[in-house]
Amino acid sequence: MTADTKGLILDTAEVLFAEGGFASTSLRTITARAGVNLASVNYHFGSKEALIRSLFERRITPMNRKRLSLLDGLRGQHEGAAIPLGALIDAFMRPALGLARDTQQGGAVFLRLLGRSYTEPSTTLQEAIRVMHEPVIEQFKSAFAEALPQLPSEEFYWRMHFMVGLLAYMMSGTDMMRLVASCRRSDPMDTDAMIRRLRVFLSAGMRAPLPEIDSQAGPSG
Amino acid sequence: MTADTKGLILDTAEVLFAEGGFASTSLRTITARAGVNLASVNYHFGSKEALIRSLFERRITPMNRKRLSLLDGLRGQHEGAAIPLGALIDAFMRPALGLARDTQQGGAVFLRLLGRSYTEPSTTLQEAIRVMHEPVIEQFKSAFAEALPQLPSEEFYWRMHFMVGLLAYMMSGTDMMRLVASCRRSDPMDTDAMIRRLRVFLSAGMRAPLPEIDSQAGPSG
DNA sequence: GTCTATAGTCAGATAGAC
DNA sequence: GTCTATCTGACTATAGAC
Repeated sequence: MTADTKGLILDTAEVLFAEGGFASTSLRTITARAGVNLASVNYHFGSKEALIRSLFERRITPMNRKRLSLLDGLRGQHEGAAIPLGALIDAFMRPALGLARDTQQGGAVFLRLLGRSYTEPSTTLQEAIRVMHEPVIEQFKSAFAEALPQLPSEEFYWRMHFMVGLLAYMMSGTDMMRLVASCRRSDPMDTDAMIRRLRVFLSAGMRAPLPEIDSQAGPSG
Repeated sequence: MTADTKGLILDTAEVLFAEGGFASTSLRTITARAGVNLASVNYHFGSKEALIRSLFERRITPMNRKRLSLLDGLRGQHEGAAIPLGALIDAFMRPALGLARDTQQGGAVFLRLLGRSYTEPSTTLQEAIRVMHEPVIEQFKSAFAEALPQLPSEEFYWRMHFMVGLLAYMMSGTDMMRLVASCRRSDPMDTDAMIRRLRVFLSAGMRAPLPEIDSQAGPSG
C-alpha cells in the first residue's frame, strides 16, 4: 500500500498537509516529494479536494470501526446496565489518540490533520468528515446518556461538546504546552499517560454538579 | 477607526479570514470588498503576513489588558490569600469569550480567528501570538498554582493545557454542536450561560482526584 | 499508468503617475 | 495616500504522446 503510486501520494500528502495546511500545500510539492508525476494526482483522485477526502476516509474508517468494537465489548461486559463513564471516555478517545503512537504508518501525522479538520474553514470537507463520524457519535451519545442519567439534556449536550472539543484540540497537537509551561514534554509522547489524564479530567467535568442559574460564583468558587 | 483605509482593511480582512482561512483569502478579495485599492495593503502594512499580525495585535492587546485587570481586582479582593479557582477561570475566559457578544465591532468574528490560530500551521504567526500572550499566561499560571497547591507540577501543567485547549476550541466556534446533538444552539449565543457551564466543567476537571499510576480503570470509572 | 507540455487562472508585490 | 498597470511566479487541471 506504500509501494504503488496512489499510496505514495496519500502518505506524502498526509505529511505535507499536516505540516503546512491544505491551502498552502500544492500538488506540485506533494508529487515532487513523493517522486511521482504531477499529473498522477488527477489521474488517481480526480482533484486536490478528492485527494483530501480519500486521505481522511483511509484513516477514519478503521478508527471508527475500532471505537464501535470497543463499545460493543463494553456493552457485552455490562449486559443491560449502564457502562461506567471512564470506560466510555476511554473507548471513545483511545482509537483516536492511539494513532499518536503509530509513528511508523503515519497515524501520528494524521492525528494532527484530524484535529485541525475540526476548525478548518472548508465547509465541504467538514461536512464529509461529519458524515464519516455520524454513526459513531450516535452510538456513543446514547451510551453516554445512560452513564449520566441525572444530567438534564441541555447540560448533557454541552458537556459532550466540551469533551469532543478537548479531544479535537489534543489531537491537533499544537505545542501549546510550551505556552503554558516552561517544560517541554518529558516523554516524546506518552500516549497512555495522556489518555489517563484526559479521562480523569473529563470524567470529573462530565460529572460536575449542575451550575446554579442565579449565582455568579456558582458551586465551584 | 473604521472610516480610514487602514481600519477598513483590518475590519474586512478579519471577516474574510475568519470565513475562509488565511491562505485561501487573497488580498484582492479583501481590498475589493473593502472598496479600497489593491496596493493600499502593501502601502499600509507592508505584506499580507504583516496585515495578519496587525489584526491579532489590535484585538489581543486590549483583551489581555482586561484579563490582567480582572486578575488584579481578584488579588485585591483576596489580599495575600489564594484566589478561588472558579473566579480565576472566569477572569481568564471572560475577556476572550466575551468577544462573542461584540457583534457590532467585529469581536465575535475575531474570536473564531483567534481560536483557529491555535491550530494554524504558520509557525511565524503562532510564535508572534505566543509572545503576545506570554505575560498574561505567566501571571495566571502562578495564580492557578496557588489555587491548586495540592496538585503535583506535572499534573498541573497538563490540566492547564487542557483548560487552554478547551477554551481555544470553544473560541473557534465550529458548529460541532450539530455533530453531537440534533439540537441547534437554542440561544443565538448566550455567552454568560456558556461561560458558566465551562467554568463548572473546568473547575471539576482541574480539581479531579489524581489518576492512579498502575490502574487502567483509575478512580474515575 | 506514466509522462511532457501547456492552457488558463490567480496570487503577492511594486513602479511610477497623480 | 491613492491609483493604474504590470511583473513574476505559482497554482490546478488537462490534452495527448508513449
